[in-house]
Amino acid sequence: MYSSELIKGTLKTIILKLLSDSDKMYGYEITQKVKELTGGKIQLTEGALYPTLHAMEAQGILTTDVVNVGNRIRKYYSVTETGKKVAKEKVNEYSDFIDTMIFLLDLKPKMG
Amino acid sequence: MYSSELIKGTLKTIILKLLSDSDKMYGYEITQKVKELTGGKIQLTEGALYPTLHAMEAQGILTTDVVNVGNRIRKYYSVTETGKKVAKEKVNEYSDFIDTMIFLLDLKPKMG
DNA sequence: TTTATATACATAAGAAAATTAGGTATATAA
DNA sequence: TTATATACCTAATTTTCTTATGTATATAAA
Repeated sequence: MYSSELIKGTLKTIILKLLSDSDKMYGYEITQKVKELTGGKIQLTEGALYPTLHAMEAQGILTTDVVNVGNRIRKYYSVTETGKKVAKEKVNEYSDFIDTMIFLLDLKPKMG
Repeated sequence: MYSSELIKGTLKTIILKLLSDSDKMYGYEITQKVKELTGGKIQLTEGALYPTLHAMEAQGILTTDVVNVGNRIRKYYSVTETGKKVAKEKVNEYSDFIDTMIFLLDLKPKMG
């Protein structure tokens, strides 16, 4: 787990990246996917995630599709056409930002 | 200039890296150095910088040396022994975090 | 069987960290 | 003399997050 301040400002970008790569995902699924992909190093909190998803829906970046699974609700989110542009912009901007930080902090990123 | 949310949480790490590499720097000098090194892409605001420097001094991470330059004050900051450890930890943690984000967002960092 | 854990949503109070705006003051270039 | 640069600072507000709490079902363990 990283100190909480590091993760600040990355939530929207992470959401948009995951939702851009999959057709649709629901909130809880996003938290589990991020936890899995990062080996538990990034764990999104629901208190941050849900309000952000609601805000992004209100902004027209995401749309929702509520489904009943047994007796429980599941709220699927997917990226709108507008959202796809925003997603590309956000990821590109973050990529550029990382390059800048690598240079500024003189880091050696390991290649995949 | 990056959208303001991206820079959140990186301020202390940037300060500690710059001060670790130079003997001492004053606040305004830090803002100019970051601006120069990032081609204007990151511009620290004084409202964020000065309170952070004060807090880091109060925590024993930094020490100050006030100097008169003409009729103006200049407050030099330098990293304490404790601060050097914190600096290494912060930079290493951020480096690890960047690797995680590169994987999560499937980015291709350009090598220097 | 009842208790803990996982799934799945949500909001609200408070803290943390920044922005924006304002203040003081000197030096210098237009 | 006016704008810009240097150089410090704080305060109000905003943004973004954490922590806590709430509702409710499903399932595995004790």
